[in-house]
Amino acid sequence: MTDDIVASVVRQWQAVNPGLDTGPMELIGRINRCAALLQQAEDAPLRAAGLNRAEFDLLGAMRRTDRELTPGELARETFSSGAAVTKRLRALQESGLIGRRSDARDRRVAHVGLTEAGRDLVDRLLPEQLAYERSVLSGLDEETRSGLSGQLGELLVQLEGRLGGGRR
Amino acid sequence: MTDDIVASVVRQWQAVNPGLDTGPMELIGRINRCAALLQQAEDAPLRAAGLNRAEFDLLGAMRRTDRELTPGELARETFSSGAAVTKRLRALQESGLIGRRSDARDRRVAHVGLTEAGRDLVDRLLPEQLAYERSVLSGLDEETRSGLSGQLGELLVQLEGRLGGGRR
DNA sequence: AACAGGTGTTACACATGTAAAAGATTCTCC
DNA sequence: GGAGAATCTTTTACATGTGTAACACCTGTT
Repeated sequence: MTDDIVASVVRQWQAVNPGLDTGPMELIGRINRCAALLQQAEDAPLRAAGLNRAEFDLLGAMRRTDRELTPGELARETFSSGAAVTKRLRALQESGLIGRRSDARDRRVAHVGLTEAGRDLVDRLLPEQLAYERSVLSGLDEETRSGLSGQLGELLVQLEGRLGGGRR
Repeated sequence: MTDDIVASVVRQWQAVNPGLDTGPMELIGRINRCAALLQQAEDAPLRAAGLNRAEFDLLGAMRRTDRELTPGELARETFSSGAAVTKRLRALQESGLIGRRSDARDRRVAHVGLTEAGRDLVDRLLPEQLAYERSVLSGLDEETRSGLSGQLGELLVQLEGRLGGGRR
């Protein structure tokens, strides 16, 4: 059984500062490091389609809600700033993946929706992406995977409550 | 028991695309979302000291290895690019937290080390930071925390092997 | 009619990574 | 032994993506 990076960092701290309670570091450090490694790896099929993860998240939000969304809703849905959404929407529109329509009643708001090409792209890409992710996670047995999912869900509920990551 | 965000996203996908195997999404999505929420929150004590997480990681690497490091070693240690390290080192040097010394034998390399002020800052900040992180995680019972740490360690070993996150 | 508030976009600052550059060392082959 | 090539370490230049804050525009209210 070999050590992971966080374990060896923790050992270094213990050597230099014995008695330090490194518990939080072991959990948070591992979450951050896993996220960094996954993000570096997981975008391979997306990149092949000329998208990055943030753009795909936008397309995915439109596909899974199955209706037109406003830029503001998309920002909340993807946890990013309005400005970032504006910029990404422009790129996606230039690629012909989304279209926009302005609201008849309230001319401040815009409604953004997938074009047929955008919808087809998501439907083609998502299974590829999931298959790729499955292969990245294949080193873990099913029990560990579902255990992790469940416990991370628990943590996520706590964090959402505590840190106001609220939705809507 | 309430749902987390990922669970509700998965439910949306299932409604629109029944039979999709969303397993990888449930795990990776939660890891990413936890990391995002934690990073947003976890830097509070650091910010009070005028540092960001990346700069603190640099200082921490020097403190825990307890010796002078070269910029290249620091880049590998903190998993960031050499250019980013150069820029951060300049800022930290201007703050008087680190000092540099050029190698006697090989004039290409520089040796960077903590000043007394830098060392004191880390020793003061790290316990604060860990206490803060402990409070952020306090919603989880000890069993869940250690379970998560262990399983994430397992995942991390897999990812490091698979994705070449090798060290040294 | 003025105003308070909401929505989307633009301007700017900032952090990061990739790639090129600059400086220094080591190797190779004559 | 030495000149040039290859390599290594760090820094600089540039492109990119993001968030904050200011802005323009619109609505509904008083």
